[in-house]
Amino acid sequence: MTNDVKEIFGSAGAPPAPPAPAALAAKVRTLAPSMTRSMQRVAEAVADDPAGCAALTVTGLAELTGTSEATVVRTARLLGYPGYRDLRLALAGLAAQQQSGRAPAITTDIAVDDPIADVVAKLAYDEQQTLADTAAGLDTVQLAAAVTALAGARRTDVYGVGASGLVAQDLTQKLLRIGLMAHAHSDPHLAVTNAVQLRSGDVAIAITHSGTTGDVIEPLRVAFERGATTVAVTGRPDSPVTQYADHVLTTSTARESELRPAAMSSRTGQLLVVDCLFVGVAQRTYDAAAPALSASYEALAHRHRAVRKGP
Amino acid sequence: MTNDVKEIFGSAGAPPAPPAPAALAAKVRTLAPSMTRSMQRVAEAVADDPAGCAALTVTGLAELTGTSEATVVRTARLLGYPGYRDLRLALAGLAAQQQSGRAPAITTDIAVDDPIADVVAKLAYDEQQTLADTAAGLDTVQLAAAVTALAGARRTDVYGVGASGLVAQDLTQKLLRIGLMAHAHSDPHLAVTNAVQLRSGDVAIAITHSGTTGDVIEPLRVAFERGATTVAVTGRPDSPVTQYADHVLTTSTARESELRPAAMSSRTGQLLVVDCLFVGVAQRTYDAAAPALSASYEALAHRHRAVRKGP
DNA sequence: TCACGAAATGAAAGATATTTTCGTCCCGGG
DNA sequence: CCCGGGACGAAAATATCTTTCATTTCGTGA
Repeated sequence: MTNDVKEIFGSAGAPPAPPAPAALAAKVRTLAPSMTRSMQRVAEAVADDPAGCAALTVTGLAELTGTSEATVVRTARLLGYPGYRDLRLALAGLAAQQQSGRAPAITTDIAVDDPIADVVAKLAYDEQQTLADTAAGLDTVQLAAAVTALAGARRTDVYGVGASGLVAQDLTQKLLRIGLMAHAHSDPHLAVTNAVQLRSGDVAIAITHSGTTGDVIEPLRVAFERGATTVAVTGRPDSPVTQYADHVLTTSTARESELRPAAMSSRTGQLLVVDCLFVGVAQRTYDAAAPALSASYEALAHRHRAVRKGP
Repeated sequence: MTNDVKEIFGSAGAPPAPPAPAALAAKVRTLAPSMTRSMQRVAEAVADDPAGCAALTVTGLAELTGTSEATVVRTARLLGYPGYRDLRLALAGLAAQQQSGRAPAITTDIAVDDPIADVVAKLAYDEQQTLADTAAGLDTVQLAAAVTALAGARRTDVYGVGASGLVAQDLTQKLLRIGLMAHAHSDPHLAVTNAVQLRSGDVAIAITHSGTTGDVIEPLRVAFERGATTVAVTGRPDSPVTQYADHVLTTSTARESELRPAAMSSRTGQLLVVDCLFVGVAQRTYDAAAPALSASYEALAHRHRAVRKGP
């Protein structure tokens, strides 16, 4: 038996029976009857806990099952592998698959007593979801229009308070780096005061997740009435802010809860929109943007120390 | 089981590097810059074709990459494994995951003439990737330690300049909302001036993707020497900033290019880490944090108009 | 440009792990 | 009671991995 299998493998190269990828448990069941007692013990241990066995050497597994190295190797052969080394590799693969298969089950909310590893997984999953949703729901026509307006703007004002204020600043930083005149306002009074200066050809962008933040709506309204092109980045396309927006860019809203306030997931979507705006504008104004980007990079170089390579 | 091993590693006082399950590609990217040429060749081969490399012995991989066995082992060590044997095992696992996961790699870069819809898709995909990599590569032991320090801190200072400055502010905003004393510094002089005030029991957090930003390292160093608990959030775990960090939280680095500067992808990972810190602290101090969160929400209510439902 | 020292690298020795060999032991039948 | 056949494990043989150390390479400063 064993010899036959071996010879087939040897002569034909290996194509006839590629070693089991994930069907190992089945194989164990199938072959168990034709195994000797000690080999059954080994096979059982392997099928029972692939991950654990993958961490063991031949000697380790032999001891665990109360058998000898030779028996372990024989079992590996019977299961269709050239030797224990390869069985072990397959085992590691199997373990990884099982591991990853369980992953998507983390759709539950974050609880107060969740271990930190779960918190990381859940937050990452949620933010990924937010990105996917936002990307899927983004109106590319509106986006393109906003990009066009930005690329040709004499001046751009961005309004945002609280968490959205940081997004506004992020957009501003980026636009400045490619040579556009942009300014972020988080002070509502100054925002309005400045909005009065805007006129046709300028751009005003309001960032608010709820779409109801008065401190942000007000300057946008002023800009709108002054004839500037206005853009709203909001999670609520039917909210008040859109009244004064020529272009509305919608961000997705993930579930929120006590431990996961709005600021967290909305910010992720907003930043994606901001990045899209930036890249879009950089594309349109590439000839000017590319050198500007390099220049700003080099200007900062001396602020960084050389990285030490060694330990 | 892999988890068991990992946890044992973590709790047993082997903090440096718990083996990576699937975060290998991320780890390669993170560590590649600090590798020597030959080691980079090995790492690249490994990241490029996990399945193929898993089938090779040390000697085989050495020949394939035109290096020596010693170099291969060194690379395995750098990636966080005890030796090549274990790297190989992880590789087999990774290969199995990829196989089952059918990873649809839209690895193309953003081009100047990409239509806007492609830009959105690529950016979203990239940021999702960054999130996944960062989550996978985050050392939960370090994270838990940082959370503990934050939860019990008398005062917390956060340093960050440029794009990281916004992340620092984001963290600060969040911590303030649950009643912690936190302050973000983007002015290097003031940061150092304030760092001098720190003492044991306080926490200082430096956020820098490159890990080489002097303006951020300096205040962290001062805080470190004053006896404060120091945390570094960086994409380069071997960079200078980690010299003065009690706890290092590593963010993943996605590919970057002309139209996609470092600030964009690094920020995504940094924000995930910040969110994890926040939720972790909120969990620990739940009794105080929950009412504080509600209170801050209600205090803002009058700043929002009612949402109009109709057209 | 050259010399110097530190880091990188590979050849080979040394240590482990795996595979093979071979003899013992156990079991059922004559 | 003795014998044949296979299961089984100890230990030798081999393959693989790890460490050591001398050599080479590279960057640095004079």
